[in-house]
Amino acid sequence: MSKQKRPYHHGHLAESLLDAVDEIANQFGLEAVTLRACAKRIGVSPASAFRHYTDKRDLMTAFATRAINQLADAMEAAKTQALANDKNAFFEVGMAYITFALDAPALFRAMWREETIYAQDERYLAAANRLAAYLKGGFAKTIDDEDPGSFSPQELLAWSSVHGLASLFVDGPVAAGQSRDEKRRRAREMLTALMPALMAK
Amino acid sequence: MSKQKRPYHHGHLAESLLDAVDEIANQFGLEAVTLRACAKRIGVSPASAFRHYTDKRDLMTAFATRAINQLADAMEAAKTQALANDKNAFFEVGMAYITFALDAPALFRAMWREETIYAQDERYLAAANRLAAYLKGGFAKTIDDEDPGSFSPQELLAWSSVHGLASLFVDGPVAAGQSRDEKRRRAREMLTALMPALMAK
DNA sequence: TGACTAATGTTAACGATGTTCACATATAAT
DNA sequence: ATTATATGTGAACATCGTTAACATTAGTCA
Repeated sequence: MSKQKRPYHHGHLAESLLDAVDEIANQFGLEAVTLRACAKRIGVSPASAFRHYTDKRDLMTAFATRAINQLADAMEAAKTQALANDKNAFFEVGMAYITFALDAPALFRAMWREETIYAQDERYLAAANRLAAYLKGGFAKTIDDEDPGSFSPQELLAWSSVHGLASLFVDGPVAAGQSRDEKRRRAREMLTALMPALMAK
Repeated sequence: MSKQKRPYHHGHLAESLLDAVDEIANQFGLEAVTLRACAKRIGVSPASAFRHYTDKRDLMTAFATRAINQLADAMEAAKTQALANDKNAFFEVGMAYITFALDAPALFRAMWREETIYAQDERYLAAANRLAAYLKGGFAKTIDDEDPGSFSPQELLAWSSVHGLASLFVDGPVAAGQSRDEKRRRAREMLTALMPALMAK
């Protein structure tokens, strides 16, 4: 029988806590994420979290950072595949963004909860910048980018529409009762409608 | 001196609680909104809220509903004024949307927090529909709307970009350090960049 | 190896929060 | 006037984030 006596020290608590946040958020929603629930899931005492994170907010910041990097990974993969298959890179990157939000709404919410994270955290900002870079890189072939440091109006438009639709799907009343595929279809339509604005001189 | 003995019954508790949420959210952020803090501000016991709202979530739903209606009012005013001055109605309605988010970020957040409100509430949905209608009405002169019941790809694009930029301003890393006027300038630029997509057949 | 130090985890407690229940008081209806 | 209903109160509960004192292990260096 499993007499499995756990060692006093967990070993990877910091990362395991992030996994616990991920699982609880995905299963029961962001509001259900509680330090005590995370600790219990790992089989560790509630107070142990404070050896690795100063705050719950600090933990949520690390979680948001990880989520943004996961989204950025998905976008990077979409871009690579699009370029390999000679498809519109921005289109595919945008779809990856929206699809991520549809498949992991709690993670998507956690990324942008300014009041519950330390939004000026270095690693968080770095992740956000990386995401922004992929977004811009996604349509580097579609619109000409003469200002790589900041966002042109067209780039801001591109990010805003993609982010806005994802937000409206996740937290808004848009396409509320409809299936994932139906929502993705609407997203493709919206992106198609956006193209003329990105092509314009 | 003010011996002001308060009557046992408050009289307008339900609405006063909404005002308290508004004030606390505006001053200290959405996360600071607490039933006890609201009750204290009104000078009433914490338990009294439950005579008017079944839940904190129910209160926040009513608050979100009121906030959406306030935003819709601002949009309606913008549209009316735009039509009177022969300006682009959609442009002005979109700016009203974004400006509202900039001036009352906590209210804007409260509107779209699906996990902390009852998003299927009748009055909430009615307010959201009203807002959507003004958004569509805003550019009724810009794009031709052959399907008034649901959103066309262009209408969805319009809402998404406006909502997305507002969200990125409020909860995202976009234009973080910049002034309100600067942000509104960027918003105007983005809306201008969007126009070709709305004009397209 | 063995002893000291730092890192990591635990237990027990604290104040604050949402919520409930029995009770108090005012308003409305008969 | 009496009664029923609506509205507000006070005390309590479980749960939450957080802290402080203590326990256990890992790392460092004689």
